Amino acid sequence: MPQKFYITTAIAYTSRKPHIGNSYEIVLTDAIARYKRLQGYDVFFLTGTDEHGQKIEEYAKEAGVSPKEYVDVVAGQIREICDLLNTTYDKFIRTTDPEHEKTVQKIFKKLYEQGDIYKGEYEGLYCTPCESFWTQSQLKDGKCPDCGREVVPAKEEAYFLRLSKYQKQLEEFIEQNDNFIYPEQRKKEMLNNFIKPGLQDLCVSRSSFKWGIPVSFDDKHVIYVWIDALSNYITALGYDPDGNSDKLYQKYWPADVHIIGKDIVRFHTIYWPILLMALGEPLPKQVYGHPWLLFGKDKMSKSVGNVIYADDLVRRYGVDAVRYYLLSEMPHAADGSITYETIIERYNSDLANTLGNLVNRTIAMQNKYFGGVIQSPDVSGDFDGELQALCLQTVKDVDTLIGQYRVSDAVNAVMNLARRANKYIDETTPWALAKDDASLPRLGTVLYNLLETIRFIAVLVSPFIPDTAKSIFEQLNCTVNTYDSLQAFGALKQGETVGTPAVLFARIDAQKELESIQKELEEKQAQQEDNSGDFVPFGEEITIDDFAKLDMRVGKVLTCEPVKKSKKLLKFTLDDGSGTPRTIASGIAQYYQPEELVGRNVVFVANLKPVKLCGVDSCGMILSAEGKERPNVMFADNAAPGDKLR
RNA sequence: CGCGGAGUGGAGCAGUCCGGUAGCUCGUCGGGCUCAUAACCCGAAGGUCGUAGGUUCAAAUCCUGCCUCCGCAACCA
Repeated sequence: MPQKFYITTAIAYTSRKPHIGNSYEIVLTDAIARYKRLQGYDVFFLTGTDEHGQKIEEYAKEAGVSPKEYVDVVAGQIREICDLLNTTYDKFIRTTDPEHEKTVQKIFKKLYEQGDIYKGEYEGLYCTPCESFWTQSQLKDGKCPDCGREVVPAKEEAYFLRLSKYQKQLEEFIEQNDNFIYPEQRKKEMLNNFIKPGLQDLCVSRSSFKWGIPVSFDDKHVIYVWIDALSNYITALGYDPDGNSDKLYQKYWPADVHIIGKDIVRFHTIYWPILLMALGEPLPKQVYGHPWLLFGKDKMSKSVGNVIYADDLVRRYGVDAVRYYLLSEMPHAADGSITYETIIERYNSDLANTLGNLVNRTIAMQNKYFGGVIQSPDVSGDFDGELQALCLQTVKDVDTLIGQYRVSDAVNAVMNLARRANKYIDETTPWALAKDDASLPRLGTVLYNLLETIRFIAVLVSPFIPDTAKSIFEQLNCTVNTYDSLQAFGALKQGETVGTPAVLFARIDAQKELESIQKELEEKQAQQEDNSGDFVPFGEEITIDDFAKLDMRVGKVLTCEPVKKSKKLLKFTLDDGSGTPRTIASGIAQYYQPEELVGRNVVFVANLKPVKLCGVDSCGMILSAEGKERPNVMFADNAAPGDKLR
């Protein structure tokens, strides 16, 4: 019986078409899944989409379609990208699948009945017209981020999951299972920031929007993202809280690893395990929080215009080149970076020069010197042993590295073998051996060693660049592609005839390519400008009376100092004309030195409700213009402290 | 003093646990070869291993202070 291996990605949120950074996860997971299958594991690989929530409800409204219609489109796009990237998921779950919805309702009900979920009150800031709760940090200028109107403290009935009850149990589990949270760094973050200070019970229902799975016994509420989305890992396998779980569930759960982005480590290592503990189910063995792929040094963002999509890259370079880039360039703990320059560089140096050319020159020589017929490796010589040993060593290294999710290092280990093989050609000089009939047997051996090394490489890269591996096997005219065949050097059959050489990766002219990309970008931008030229909304229209509510005044900065506990805050005392100094905190510490502000006149909002920020009582707000790079404080040095603006 | 990570030739990284005078990929320059996709192979230039001290026969590696960057948390009135 082969050992089972259950691996999952996070389910993708169906709000927008995903960019290449979002696609990294599925490729990484696919590489691991393929590798495990190659080794003979019985793998189940799950991916899918998270389709509920307020955001989607809003996007659908904007687009003038129903939420279901909206998510059908985006889920379709996401699935297309997964397929385009040649990923071999066994199931694609959608949180709108009826089976999933039914099970989630059952889970919720069970937890409610056993007392792990209870009805309580959610306290927050409520915007009545929008029917929405907001947290302090979501507010914009103290008001509803959606409509800009006042929010009021309010209470609402909601369901809560008792995290506190399981805190101790979770802490012990994490400490006893060293590899549960990986890499180590994330484990410390979770333990120190959340678990040890004490867990607050989690609000697991919402009544402020409708697009979600209804609570079966209380239809005012929908189940909030945590229980809905996280449960996908078990509902996909046919889990049933009443004890009639599907065979699939019994076979594959618990997951061997959840591959997720570092931003959602908290949900997967705190909420999810507790949910499972409450259900009495085993916990996943490992959660790997992978880093992000950045564009150069910046986060990819549509508004900045630096978004790269998988389909554009695949169109230009092919699936395997894109997969190769993602897998080889991403470090296992720190964020990775993508630029067109580095893609082209990697493509040319690794795929075209090192790997492609090695295969090409070897197959060409086999054809040229022996009519393609593979000779028997009878005449060993210098350098053979070293090459063969490296083949076997690389198999071991790759296994160790994949086990630690150091996929880029694993990819590089294989590439190293290709480099060694290229060197072997120069060391053995086949073209010189070909000149003398007496050395033909040696030549046959040299080429055999090369072909066999290439076979090793093809098997080892097959999880990463499967189409390329296939193409290499075709050129070798060889079908021995099992992991077992890498136990010893020499599985390649002699007497068979290799195929004709074909170029695996054509070299890219970097300069021309970059010019072409630049041109395409400019065309796209021009198009966008055409489309967006009509009307830019500047926010809600207000009356003069609304404006009069704002009391904006000039204040002279008396003192200014950084707030110790904060990176962003500066604490000001202002002469506001009243005779009593006023304290205001402002989040501009990264952009201004206190010295350059003292003595200057600034503009501030004088009638804003005071609030405590990192221990500072802040009475007002200093105005700045929100520039692209940094905020610019509005100075008013020609006015006097206390002057009112209008 | 919130928790944690990192600073190594032009770029990206390894080496740090278990001290012994730096290694890989890319780039630059020179050479070699001709089987091959102007590719491949060899060689060279280029680093006071963030900084200041300390321990030691010996420190990138151990200890202490400081500086800078990053992640998480908090927070941007």
